[in-house]
Amino acid sequence: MSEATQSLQERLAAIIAQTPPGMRLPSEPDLAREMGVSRASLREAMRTFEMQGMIHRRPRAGTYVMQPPAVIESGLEVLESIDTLAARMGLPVCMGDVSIQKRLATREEATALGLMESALVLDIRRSILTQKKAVAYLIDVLPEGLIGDEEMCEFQGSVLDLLLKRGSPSLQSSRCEINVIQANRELAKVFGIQRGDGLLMFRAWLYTVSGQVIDYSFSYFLPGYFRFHVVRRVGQVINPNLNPTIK
Amino acid sequence: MSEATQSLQERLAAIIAQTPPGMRLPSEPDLAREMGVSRASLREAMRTFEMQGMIHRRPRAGTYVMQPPAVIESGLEVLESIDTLAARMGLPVCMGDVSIQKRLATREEATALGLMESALVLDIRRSILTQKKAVAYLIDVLPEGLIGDEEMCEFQGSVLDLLLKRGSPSLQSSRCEINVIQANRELAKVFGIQRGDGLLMFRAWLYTVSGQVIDYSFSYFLPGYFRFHVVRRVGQVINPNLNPTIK
DNA sequence: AAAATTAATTTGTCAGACAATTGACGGATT
DNA sequence: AATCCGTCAATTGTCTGACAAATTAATTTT
Repeated sequence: MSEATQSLQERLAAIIAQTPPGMRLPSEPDLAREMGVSRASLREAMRTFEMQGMIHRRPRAGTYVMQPPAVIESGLEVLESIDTLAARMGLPVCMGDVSIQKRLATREEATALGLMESALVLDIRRSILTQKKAVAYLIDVLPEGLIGDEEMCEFQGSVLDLLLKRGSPSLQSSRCEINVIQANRELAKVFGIQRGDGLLMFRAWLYTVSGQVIDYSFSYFLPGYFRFHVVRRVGQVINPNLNPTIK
Repeated sequence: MSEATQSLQERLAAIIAQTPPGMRLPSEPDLAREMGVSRASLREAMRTFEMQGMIHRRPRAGTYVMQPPAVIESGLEVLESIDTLAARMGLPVCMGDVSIQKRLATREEATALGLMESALVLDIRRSILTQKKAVAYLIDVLPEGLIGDEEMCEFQGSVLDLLLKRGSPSLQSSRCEINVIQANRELAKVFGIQRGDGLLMFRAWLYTVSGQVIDYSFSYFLPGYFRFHVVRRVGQVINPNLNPTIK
C-alpha cells in the first residue's frame, strides 16, 4: 500500500473516530474537497472501513458511523508479539530463561516449515514472567540460517518483533490454531502447576508474502493472565471456492 | 452493500480464485472492460480483496494473486454457529438436553446486555453430542421478549442461526473472548470429566448493527474435538484512537 | 393542518485523462 | 559473446467531470 494511501486512510480513520456513532459523515464531495483528494480516492478508502464494519453506506442517504463493536483492532486478528501485548495490557513482564539451540527438524516441523526432513532448525524457547511467576512459555522453530548470530544477540524476546524490525522477508499473516492442552511434565515445571492442569495453547504458522512458512511456534498461556479476543463478522467475507487448479 | 457491488465482488473473487498464486491479474483497464464495469468500480472491489490479503498491488507493475494463507475464510473471524461448523468439519452431531427458562438477569448479564438489573432474560442451555458424548456446552442469554414462543418451537440448536434466519434485528459482529477454565461440578457432569479438567471457553457478545448486545453467551468445548483458528494480519488494520468524545 | 408536489442531496457508477515508475526489449559497448 | 544502458510501452494511482436513481427536506396546494 502506498504511503499516500496510508496517510489518507489514517486521516479518514481519525475523522470517523471523531464522529459520534450513528452520525452521518459529510457527503463524499464535501469530504473529498475537505481532505484534498478526489472522490474516487476517497471512495476507495471508504471501502476499507466499510469492510471493517466501521461505517455503513446507505445509497442516496449518506454514510453513517457505526457503533464500534468494542475495539475492532485490538483482538487476535492483528498479529503482535506477546511482549507488545503484555505491555499494552499494562502487565509488567520480563523474559525468563532463554534456550536457543540448533537441531534437526522433527517430521512435524519439517512439514510445517516446508523443509527437508534432515534440515536444521533454530529452536528458541523462553518464558514470560510477571512477578517472578511464569505466565507464558513460547517456542519458536525457524529454518536454520534465517537469522544470523549477530542478530540473535539483540534478541529481545520476540521473534516476530525481530523479523518485523529487520523488514525482510516481508511478513503477511499468521495462522493461529487455538487449543487447550493438559500440562506435561516440562510445562508443569515451567509454570509451577500440576501435570494435567489446563493450559491455553496457540499453534501458529507465520507466512511471508510469498506464502512460505518461516516460523512455526507453540505458545502456552497460564489461564487468567491474558485475555484474547476475536471480532467475528456476520458473513461479510466473500468465499470463493479456492483455486481448483492447484487444490 | 448493494446487489450490483456484491455481484461484482463475487465475480472478481472467482477470477482471483482461478488465477494461480503468484500470477498477475489482467491490467485494470482490461479487467474492467472484460467484466463490463468501470475502472473506478473495479478498483473499489479490488481494495476489498487487497484488505483480505488475497491480492497484492504493485504500483506500475501489476496486481498479483497471493498465496492463500491456508483458508482465510474458515477461521473464527467469520461468525457461524457451532452446528454449521461441526457439519463442515464432518462431525456428526446432535443436540443434547435443552433447557430454556425465563429468569432474572444477574448483574453481570444485565451489564453485558445493557439491561436494567431487574430485567428478565431468556436462558438457553444445551449440549452438543457426538457419538452420545458431549463435546460442547452452550449457554445463551438474551433479553426476554426478543424471541417469541412460537419461534422457540422451531429452535434447531443455534440461537445465531435463528436470528440470522429471521433477519431482524440485523446482526453485525460478535466479540468473542477466549479462555481456559477448570470444569466446575456442573460442567464436569455434562462432559463426564473430572472437576478441574481444562475446558476451552468462549465468552461472546453478539452485536446488532445498531451496536446493541442481544446475546451474551458462554460456550464450553472439550479439547480435541474442535479446531479453531484465526488468521492474524501483520499491521494492516488502521488503528485510530477511539472516539475520545464518547470514551 | 394535512397532503401532495417539488427541489436539493447523496451515493453508485461511468468515461476519459495524466503522472510516475516499472520492466522488457533492443542496441551499444567491452 | 556477454554485459551494460537507454528507450519505450505498460500499469497502477490519482484526478476531473458527469449522470442516474433514490432519499430527504422544503415548498406549495388542498
